[in-house]
Amino acid sequence: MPANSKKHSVPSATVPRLSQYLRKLQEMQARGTTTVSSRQLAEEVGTNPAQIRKDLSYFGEFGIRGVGYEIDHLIDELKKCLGLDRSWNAIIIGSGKLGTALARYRGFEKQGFNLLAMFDASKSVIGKNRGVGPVLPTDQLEQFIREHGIDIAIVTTPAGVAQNIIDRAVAAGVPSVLNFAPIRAHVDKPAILRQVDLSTELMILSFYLNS
Amino acid sequence: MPANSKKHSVPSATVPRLSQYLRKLQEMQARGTTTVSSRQLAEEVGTNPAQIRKDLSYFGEFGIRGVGYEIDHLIDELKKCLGLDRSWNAIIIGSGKLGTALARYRGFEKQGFNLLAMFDASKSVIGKNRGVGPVLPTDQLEQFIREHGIDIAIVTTPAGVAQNIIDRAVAAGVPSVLNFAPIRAHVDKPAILRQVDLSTELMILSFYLNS
DNA sequence: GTGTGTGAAAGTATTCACAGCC
DNA sequence: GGCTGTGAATACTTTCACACAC
Repeated sequence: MPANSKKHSVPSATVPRLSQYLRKLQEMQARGTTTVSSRQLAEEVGTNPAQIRKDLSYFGEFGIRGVGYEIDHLIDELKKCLGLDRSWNAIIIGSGKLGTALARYRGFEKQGFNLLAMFDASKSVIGKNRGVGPVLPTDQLEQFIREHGIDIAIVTTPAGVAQNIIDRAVAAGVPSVLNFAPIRAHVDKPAILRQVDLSTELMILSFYLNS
Repeated sequence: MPANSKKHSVPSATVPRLSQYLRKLQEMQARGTTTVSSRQLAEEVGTNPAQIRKDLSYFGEFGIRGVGYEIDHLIDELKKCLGLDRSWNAIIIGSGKLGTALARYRGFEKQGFNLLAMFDASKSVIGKNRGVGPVLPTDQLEQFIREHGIDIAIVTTPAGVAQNIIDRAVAAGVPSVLNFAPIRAHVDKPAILRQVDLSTELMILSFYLNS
């Protein structure tokens, strides 16, 4: 069976785990390890060996019975599973503290994410270097998206303008949005949205602290 | 049956949804709405009415049959469910761009989270105002935690020192950690850990973009 | 009539346990 | 012997559908 052939039925809970496996494997690779068993990897990431084998089984057979997984090979396969065997074009909209902090994160390029530009509405930061070439004015958002084929818009604007900016980005053809602004945003159907939300995270901690 | 009495068996998937319900209800309250049905709320947050009723049923009976929910009352009950009927003491460790961005977020206090201090290892920022009173040196971390009864440590340090800082905070008695540093951290058993991870979020988007 | 609260059913996800291969 | 890959079993979550209260 060809690897990567069953993507239609991958449980959504599997996807974030794959990224953890990948990260841990890259760490092990950097330490010079060449082989790993599902048991060892499970211990490292804090899960059950069967979980790892099941997760991988949705994509193919990557191990050797009686031996385990060859790390270099498994990393390659996981990258294919996650769509990291190609590169993706991203922009950050909102060049405040948060946007700048994200732009400075070294690890974008390492996994094949090209941060092409930052956008900001405030005249005073236009043209300034915030870690990824000059900051562009928001008026140029649609044109830039269309000209560069942007895959991911990372939104770090103030709450008040976030939904409007997201609508504009999606209308201009951006197929996925990662929203850090403190609102519950929504996008129309074919687009993909993920939210990172400090307030929700704090409330979850509060719940479990209170139990 | 007393509200809030069944917390032992609340599905973990329910907890983040409660925080969304609460946010949406607060929005509606601000708009002057006084009553809402599970159907209306479900439409607003993009879920199923039965889901909302089931989620609430883990905590008690908050609605009126044939009518719906009285918004003021439901907000109060949800706050109790989430442990937001009291206040929590938080600190931010790491006063870089990200830490400062989080500190400036107005919405901490609004939900009962008191941000008591920021910590940083770098001498150059000690004492500077980053939005929450002066930044303190990391040497004072343990003493401050013990003296002020810190409930939540928000970690925005560089990757290299994050695990060590988390270990120190937990050892000093912090029962919960929200980690923004780009590593997969771990904490010893009774402590609670949540991770916010740009790299994982990007990989999840990559996976679905690729499908 | 309307809409909640909740058992029961359907749908997902995780874990077990073992056949099969190294 | 050791470890993978996977059907079967278990556990968990969501959705349905209806008795009951307003």
